[in-house]
This record gives sequence, C-alpha cells and structure tokens, in this order.
Amino acid sequence: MSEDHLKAQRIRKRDALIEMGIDAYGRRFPDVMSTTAVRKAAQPLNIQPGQRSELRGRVAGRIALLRVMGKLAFATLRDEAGALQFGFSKAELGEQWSVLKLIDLGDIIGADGVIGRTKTGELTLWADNLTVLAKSLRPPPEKWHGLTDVDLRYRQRYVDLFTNPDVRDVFRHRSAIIQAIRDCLIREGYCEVDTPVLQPIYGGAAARPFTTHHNTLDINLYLRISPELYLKRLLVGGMERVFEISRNFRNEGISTRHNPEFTMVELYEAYADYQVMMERVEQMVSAAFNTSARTAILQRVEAIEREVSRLEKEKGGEAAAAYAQEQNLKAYRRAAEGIANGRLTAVFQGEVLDFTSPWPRRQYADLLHEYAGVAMTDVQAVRRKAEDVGIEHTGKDDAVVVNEVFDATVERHLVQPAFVFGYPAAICPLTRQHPEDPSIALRFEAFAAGMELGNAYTELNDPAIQEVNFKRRVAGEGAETMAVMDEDFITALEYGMPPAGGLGVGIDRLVMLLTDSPSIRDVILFPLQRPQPPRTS
RNA sequence: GGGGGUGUAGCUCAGAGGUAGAGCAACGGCCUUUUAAGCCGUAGGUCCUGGGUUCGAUUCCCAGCACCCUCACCA
Repeated sequence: MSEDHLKAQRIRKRDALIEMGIDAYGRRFPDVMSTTAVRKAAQPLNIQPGQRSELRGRVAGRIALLRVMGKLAFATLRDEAGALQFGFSKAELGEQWSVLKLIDLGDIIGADGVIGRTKTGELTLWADNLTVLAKSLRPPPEKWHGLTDVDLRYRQRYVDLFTNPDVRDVFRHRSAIIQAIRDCLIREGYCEVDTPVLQPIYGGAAARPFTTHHNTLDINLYLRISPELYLKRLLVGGMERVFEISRNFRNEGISTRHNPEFTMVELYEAYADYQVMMERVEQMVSAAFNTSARTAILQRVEAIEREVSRLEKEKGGEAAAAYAQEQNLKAYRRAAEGIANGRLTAVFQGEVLDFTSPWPRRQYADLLHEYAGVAMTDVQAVRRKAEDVGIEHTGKDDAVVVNEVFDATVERHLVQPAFVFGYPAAICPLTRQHPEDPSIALRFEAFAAGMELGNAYTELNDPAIQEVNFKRRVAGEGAETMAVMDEDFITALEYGMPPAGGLGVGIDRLVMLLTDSPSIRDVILFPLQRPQPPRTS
C-alpha cells in the first residue's frame, strides 16, 4: 500500500466526516482533563473491575491504539501527560458509532464519558460523546517499535515526539534544567540579559563563525560564537552579576557532542574570581540534578525492574537478564542508592557519575603528567608525546601543542565530574594570569564523562594586557579562529572593569548527562541536518 | 576531510545471482470486555541513485548520495 494510497483513504474518511456535517479539524474543546488527572480523580473512588463510577471526564489526545470488535471498541488515547483507555459501545454512542468507524490511528479526538474499569481492571473512560479534533492524513509509524530511523526521527521530530513519549520526557527535563539554572542565578542576585546575536566583530572563543550580511547598513555581521565580550561590557556598566542563556553558533564539525548552534549559560560576577565560579557550577548542577535527574533515576529503576519481572514471567530469566544488562539496571541501582544516601549520582551510558559538591579540583600539569607522562614545562617531551599520539606539532606554539596533547590524552579519562585548573596562559587571551606565574592562566574547565562541560576564568580586566593579547598571534591556531581585535572592548576596559569571575556551561551537554542521552541531537529538538530535496507530491 | 556501518512495502525488519518476504498499519468479512486484541481474506515495491560484470543484478564489483558510529577541527 503506497503512501499516497494510504493518504487517499484517510482523505476519503475526512470527506465522509465533512459530509456528515462534522468539522474534521475541530475547534475549541474546553475543560479537558489530562489522562493523569483522570487517574488521580479515579483513585479514591476505588472502582472495582467491571464497575463504572458516577464521575464524568473529558479527555483529548491522539489515538495510539484502536481495537474494534463488532459493536464494541477500545482505544488507547495518548495526551501529553500519558495515556488512557477509552471504551466505545455502539449502544451508548448511537449515531456517533458511524463517526468512530471513520477514526484512524493517529487522529486527534476528544471524548466525554464516565470513568470505570473493565473486567480486567483497566481504567477506562466509557465514552458517550466523541469529538473529532483533527483528522490525521498520514499513517503513524508502527505502534510497537515507533519511529527508530534516526534520520527520520530528527527530520520529523513531530512524529518522533508523539510516538516516542520518552523523547518528550527528555525535553521536559531540558526545560526544567534550564529553569533550575535560571532560578539558581536569580536567587544569587543575577540579572538575566540579552546581548546581540548579530555581531560586527566576533570573539570570546576560538571558533569559526557563520557570516551574514545586513542589507541596509551594507555590513557583514557574524552570528555570535560567544556572548563574552558583551557581557563583560555590562560589568563595566555597573551590572555586577549578569547571565545570559545564549544560543551560540560555531561553524565547526558536527558530532555526538557538537551541534553548530548550541546553548550555553554564561555568567559574570564582579568582585569574584574563578574559585567562586567553581562553586557556581556546583550550585547550578546541583539545582539541575535535583529538579530533573533525581526523580528520573528513581523512576527509571522502578520501570526497569517492572519490565524485568514481566520478562521473567513471560520469556524467562535469560531475556530478563539481557534486558537488565541493556538498560544498565546495575548502574541505575547504584545511582539510586547514592541518591538515598544524599549523593547526586546519575547514570550516563552505563557509568555512574557523582555530581555531589565539592567536585575534585585537579591540576592541569598533574593530569598531563599522569596520563601523558610528560611535564607541562618540558617542551621537548611534550612534542615527542604529540608525535606519539599523531598530532602534527611543527610550527605550532608550545602552549597549543601542550593543550592538544592534553585533549588527546587526558580528556577522555575525566569521567567523574571534576574541575581542571592551571591552563597555559598563552591559549587564554581573555584570562588573567596567575600572579606568581604568568605562564599559567586563572582558568578552569569543568569535565564529566570525558566531555568539557564548562569553562571559566578570573577575567582579565587590564586593558593594556588585553590589547597585547588581542594583537598576539598564537601559531597553530587558524587565523580565522584567533581572537579578533575589538577596539571598543578595549575602550570599555579602559573605563575600568571590576575584577570578576566568568563562566560558561554547556546546557546541551549538561542535559545529556542528566538524561542519559548518548548524543547531543537527542537533547536538541531540531538538530542541524542536510536538507532534503523538496517533496513533489 | 580519513576509517567503519546502514539504505528492501507507510513503519519495524528478514532474504536470495533467476519475476520479492514477514509483522504492524491499510482495505473487506466475523466479533460487546480488548490490552501490541484475535481469526479469515485482499491489496500494496524504481529492493537509495548511476555505471560495470553476467544470458540475467535488487543481490557481485565500482562510483555517487543520505544517515549513523569513529577520528580530526571545536564546546
């Protein structure tokens, strides 16, 4: 059955509805109860199997399953909150029975009826009124497996979302996490701001920008790679604690950890330093954990265990064990145990991550020694190591090579949440130098699951040094990715910027960690993909 | 950009050098307590695209395209 044919059949049903004087696309449908509200309302009634209560309900949602048997039909209706079984009988529906016959999987309907239980005990809304709210013209994916083709899932995220409820959960968590971070900062006296996405000069990070053009002004503009230089201007302006939840755009590769547009929370705090920023990371992540991962993990353990015992009964211990293994039940149990003991333990790809404050503080040089076996100051050894691990280092600045070796050898070992500090100053043009060792920057990066999660500085507020840093070319970094001179930013610093700590945390990656999502595309609703040629039909 | 994998019905997937298979969905029939409902029947395909080998290719070979994984750039 071709797609066109399936669609044509549904169009015929739609037309049949219209023929009957029914609006196939519905209208306002007030006083809808969610499926969970119905469950909650039913609970105290203690309805026995086979009984109906006096309680009436009105629910709307999409038909996920439909079982028609002669003059009786059951439908599973899915709404945002969950799902509920509906019962329809020809006797009770009367003339509307013929409407039900025109309903397909995927249609959005509303129904009124009394809440009861079937003989098998399933909570059921026995409908006496059926309202078509939107006829679906395309067949939904397979009802058991849902949509699994990853390409299609991202291209047609709307289908992914309505067929795979777990996907919706991830984005609810994302929303809660962002809100927790926002609340946390507001509570600390921060002011949320918006700074330009379209920037005449890009800066604040080492990345290639997207370029665009403004017609009226006839100037090139860049989509921001970072809001940093604008947020610091606000410190000059006397705003002492500012943050922005910032969509940044970097014209770089795409991977499971990189999307060309991604979300960061970036914050600046006057009279603080990078030590304070470590505490801010711990605070924000704790808040995010408590609002999302905590209950999700406990529920997940229960859900896996329920399924395991079901499999044990139906398919035997082997299938159950395989499922438990595949779902990382052991790790989830350990995480739940940690939570019970007051720790912030989450599971990411089978690994238990402990986000409990304080996170370990690790010296960059120590880690380099531990995993690369070289001293950060021993330039010859570092370059030999670079060759060992296949990094092209000729013509590159020492500090750049050091950092590339660090990324290649150390990063993946930083599985448990940790702060790494003591970065080479030469690769940190916006960071204040260590007062006793100018080769070291007052910078840390936060790591977890082998990913960089955040980046923070004691901010450089000396305009003279900043100007020098802007002008210095560090060999080994592409000309495009170099810090670009921003005269106005220097001018701002010349007016005086208070000493400050600044921090950026990758929201997408944090959501990955707290929702056990293996790819950044799983936590971005519409990740960038090559567009498909337009459809002809 | 390098390496590996995938591409077959609307969806989830088998399969083989000789006119293409299942389950779900669809259509028709039976069915008033189903639970991924069941039973009987029907229909549905450019086997990603292009070239090559072959009597014959959707299958083998080459190239391309898309996606996934991985490495590199980067957060």
